[in-house]
Amino acid sequence: MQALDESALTHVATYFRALSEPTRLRILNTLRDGEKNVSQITELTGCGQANVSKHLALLFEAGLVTRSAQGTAVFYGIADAATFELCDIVCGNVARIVERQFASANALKKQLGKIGKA
Amino acid sequence: MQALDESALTHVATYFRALSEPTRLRILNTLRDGEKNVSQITELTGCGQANVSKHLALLFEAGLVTRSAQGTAVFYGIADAATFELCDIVCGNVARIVERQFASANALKKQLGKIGKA
DNA sequence: ATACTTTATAACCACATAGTTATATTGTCA
DNA sequence: TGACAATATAACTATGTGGTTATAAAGTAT
Repeated sequence: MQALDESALTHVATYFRALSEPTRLRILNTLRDGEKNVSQITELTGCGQANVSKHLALLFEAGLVTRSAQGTAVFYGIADAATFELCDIVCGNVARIVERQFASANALKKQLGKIGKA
Repeated sequence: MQALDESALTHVATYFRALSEPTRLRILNTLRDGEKNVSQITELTGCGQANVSKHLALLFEAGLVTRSAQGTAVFYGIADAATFELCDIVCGNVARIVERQFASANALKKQLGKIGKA
């Protein structure tokens, strides 16, 4: 992110946006072990078919998944292995954040406890 | 992202969401070379002060920035160096995606050219 | 051709959110 | 204390979007 011009900035934001929905993360998760068609993804996620199609269209637009038709079925797959590498880093970051927030919540609790006794 | 339970999933989504706005990326970018207060960030980004405060509040909630008051000023800083590591990876991914989309756009153009001649 | 399957899309609703304006809050200094 | 500076927040508007339902489009099989 060194000296990002406006165009690159919106591209990066769009990329992050694609990953900012639980449902889309669930969908991507189902593709970890290979391509799947819409029916399979719908089945695995438990979401509505129309909803899944919309999310897949967005992920495809953002360049995160590949698309290939076979008969009436359409198979989607992870476009870039780096996607999961990214998610793993985020998991690490999130873990640290949650830990930090947990610690400060405890500190606050301790403070409130003192006040309560005073 | 291996076997993410629902709670972790929403946390990860929230983290990505925080990075999914160009304005917030601009704000984070101004913090690359150290902490800054709201006035400085407002000045550097050219955004309205209220808007900057709102975005900073969101980034703080998400655990991406630190906050420390000094007098009436409030200084914000990057909470985790991994944030930029992440952005750099995304920049790489985005570059590949744009390149791929550029290539397929060219291929399409070529096809259309052929049809045009036919 | 007809019925069926699979996927995409349009229409809609409810809700979230980016940005602005005005104002409240808090600390500093004369 | 009173004026001033820095930040946060409430109110509001406009826009985007997640989810659903219904339907269109395209391929397959009888």
